Amino acid sequence: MALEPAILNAIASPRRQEILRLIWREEQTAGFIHRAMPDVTFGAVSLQLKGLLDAGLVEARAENRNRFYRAKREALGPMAEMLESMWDDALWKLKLAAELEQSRRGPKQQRKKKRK
Amino acid sequence: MALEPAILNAIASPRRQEILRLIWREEQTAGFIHRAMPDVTFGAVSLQLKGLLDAGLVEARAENRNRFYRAKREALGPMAEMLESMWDDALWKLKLAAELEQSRRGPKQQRKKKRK
DNA sequence: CAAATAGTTTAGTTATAACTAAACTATCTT
DNA sequence: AAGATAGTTTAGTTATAACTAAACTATTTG
Repeated sequence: MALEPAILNAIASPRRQEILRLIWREEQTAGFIHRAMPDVTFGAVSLQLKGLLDAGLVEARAENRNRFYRAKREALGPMAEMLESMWDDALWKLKLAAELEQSRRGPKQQRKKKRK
Repeated sequence: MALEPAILNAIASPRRQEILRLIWREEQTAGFIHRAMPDVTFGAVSLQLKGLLDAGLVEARAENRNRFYRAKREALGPMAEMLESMWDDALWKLKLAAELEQSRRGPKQQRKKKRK
């Protein structure tokens, strides 16, 4: 189980990271994944999914017209933990940013009045 | 110690991986690194070193006209082990290839005589 | 079976990363 | 100080990755 360079490359892309995050703990359809990233076309998402599939990082299952994808966490070895910690950290950053935003509005520290 | 996405990106590049490998356990000069990759210019190497430096993955030290670089293994967290295992695996592959090559020449297993 | 839905694939475009050539900085040698 | 050595930086080029638009496959629904 050799941890190919291809894997590193595959998870270095923010787009593919986002996809992996979406299908990390539960399978999702290609359409769901696409709707979660409205800034790109369905085709673009499909191509990235194919990339992840080729790298062996996701599994696909067809059901009716849908294709369900899910992350193969076990294939990522130590990378799995790393990605999770990255996502956790992103959350933390977001929260921090929100708090900063809050304190900017609220009266926590009086701002010097603008003098004309 | 947040394991930024930038780190992933930095070590996904084969060129930068090769550089890290060269300065993994001992510092080396920029020139040494360049001579080890004769297919690119010194400038290209210097730019990659700068990239690694900006990502915080290497340290630099100036001495006279030389600049010594070394990998900051501790900054890579779990990635460090991963890279090492990748390199080990590459070695293993190389050795295997060499053995195969050897057995193709040597008399390990008698080849059927070519009949004219 | 025609139209709709879900997705993939292809061919061409655009954005990004890597690289080159050459100018540049700094240190050392003569 | 002139030349050589070690390296960096800049501006422009080239290679690669990501994306789009549109054609395509397959399944479902009326």
